[in-house]
Amino acid sequence: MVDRVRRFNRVVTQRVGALDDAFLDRGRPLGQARLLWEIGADARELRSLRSRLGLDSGYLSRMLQALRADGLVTVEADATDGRVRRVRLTPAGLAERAELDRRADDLAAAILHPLDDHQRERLTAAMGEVERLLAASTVQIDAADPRHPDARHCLRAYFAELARRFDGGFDPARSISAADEELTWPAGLLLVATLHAEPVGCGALKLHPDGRAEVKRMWVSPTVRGFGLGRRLLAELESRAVAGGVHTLRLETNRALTEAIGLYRAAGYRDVPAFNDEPYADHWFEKTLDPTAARAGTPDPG
Amino acid sequence: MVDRVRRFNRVVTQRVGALDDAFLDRGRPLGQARLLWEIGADARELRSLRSRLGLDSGYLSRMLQALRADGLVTVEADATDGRVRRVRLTPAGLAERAELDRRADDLAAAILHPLDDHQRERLTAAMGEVERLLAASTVQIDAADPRHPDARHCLRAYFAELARRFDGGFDPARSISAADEELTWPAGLLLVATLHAEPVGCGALKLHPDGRAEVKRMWVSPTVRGFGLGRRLLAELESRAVAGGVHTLRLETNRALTEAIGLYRAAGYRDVPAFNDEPYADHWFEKTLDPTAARAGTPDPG
DNA sequence: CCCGTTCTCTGACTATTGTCAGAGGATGGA
DNA sequence: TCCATCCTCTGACAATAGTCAGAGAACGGG
Repeated sequence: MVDRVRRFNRVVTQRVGALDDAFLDRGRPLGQARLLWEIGADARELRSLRSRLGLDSGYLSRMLQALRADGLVTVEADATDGRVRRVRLTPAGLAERAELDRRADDLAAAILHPLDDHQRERLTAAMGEVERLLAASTVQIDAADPRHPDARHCLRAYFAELARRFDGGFDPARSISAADEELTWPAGLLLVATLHAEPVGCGALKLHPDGRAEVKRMWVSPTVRGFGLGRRLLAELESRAVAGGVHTLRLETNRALTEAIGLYRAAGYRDVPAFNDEPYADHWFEKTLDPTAARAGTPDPG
Repeated sequence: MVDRVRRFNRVVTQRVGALDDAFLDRGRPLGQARLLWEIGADARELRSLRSRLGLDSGYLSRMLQALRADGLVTVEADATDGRVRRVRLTPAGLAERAELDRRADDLAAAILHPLDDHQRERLTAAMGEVERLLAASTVQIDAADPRHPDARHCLRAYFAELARRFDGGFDPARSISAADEELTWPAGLLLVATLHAEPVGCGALKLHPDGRAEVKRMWVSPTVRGFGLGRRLLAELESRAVAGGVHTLRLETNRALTEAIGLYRAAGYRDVPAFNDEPYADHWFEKTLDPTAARAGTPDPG
């Protein structure tokens, strides 16, 4: 399988690398062309460009100077924070970007052209599959402070989804608590999944002194549904629980969350009688953890 | 579909580009690392490296100097042609290459790791499909002089395959001629298909003054079977024939060449009575060309 | 054995890419 | 109001990447 991946890498980089040549044909350094491309139609903060393209701040500054000298961009201070600067394409810059866009289209069309209809369909279908699964494998899971903006975003989205899906809505105040302190080690744990630095899912543990722990706050963004992220989050929670000395995991859930219920059953959780009085719960689950299943975890996918 | 291809390009380059970083971690410029990698286990001619990596001759020379200074390669003159120089990895160079190899493996493994078994299988299958179809779309078809080495290679392979597959072998001298002059414009035409500058297929036309032409020398290398190359070669021959004023194409073939027979039938050729006395032929085909089907051809796939 | 060609190497460049330290304005909280 | 921090820009570099012309050895056909 590794060989398959590596052969794929070789073939694809070669073919896709042609895009660089197409960009270079415009007589501009590749770095500048990519920057122009990345700015896009709307004004963009320099710091976001820097992190996206991984550029040194001095380097970016000078490249923008060059683009500005060519009349392709303007740079002005942000309205609300004078330290932040924003870059925007001029009409000439937009035209240039449209030209780069056209070239990228041409390249894609040239790849499809020699193939017949059936081959084109198979190719684009396979590309979609690769793209999707590569994205799935790029999702990173890390422990996070519940007060971190990414964590906050996930928890807000989680509550919003419950409110939308439960009959009669959802009021966090009526539900059993899982406050910030309860999700902070060693009382508990919050995992946040990110894709390209965007939060796309979370899951939490609330540890009890008797060697039991509760799974809480399991949420997966609709943008990554089908990536198997729920399964990964749960597995990661379990291995971290084992590492923390937990022998039994428990959780409760609402009947509206059908895919979650399926996930828990598939992961070996068994239905048990209600072990708490959570008003929003319809199902209670429990799983005895294998203490030898140490934390194989999710290493940095590179 | 074009959008699909472009989104694929974006996702994949990002993920696969990580290989460069892994290579750079060895403290060597990327160009040198790639060169080291490309040399491989056996001695390699400099000119082949140059064309493969698209390098300037001076640039290559200097990079090899640097690698030689590090004790990773040796360069010596070719035994038979003193102008040609060959580079070979030293034991230290082989070790370094093995390390790069290991890093590439790690990267591939890191891509697979976060996925479950089912996802891994789907990913590698889709990668295989993409790789295969991208290769198919990379095959280039051009008119060639029958005396060109690539053309010679194809014709030799064609005869060898006939000799192998026909009951009782094949002797070109007994067959109806299609000499070099007969396959040179305006008497005729030879198309050669290449993949990464390697000849992988051919097809020819022999024009007759009555507006008829014969299809000859249709051959596709086993390495690219299933790429739809036969179909492409035939279509290209047809459009060039139309451009040359031909209204009817004819061809004869042997019953052993079942896939060719299927190709002709699928392309609209109909069985006709024998129109010549080719001793190796079992089937004779004919197709009336649509004079409005001008040469849409195969543009440079980039 | 001559001569045009092929192949590589060297010298002499230029351009791009990238890094680092520090200046200086703007912000937000103590 | 002060100070640490954030963000960007400038200066000063350094290394990599890439180009071009021409020298010089080796070859191959007439």
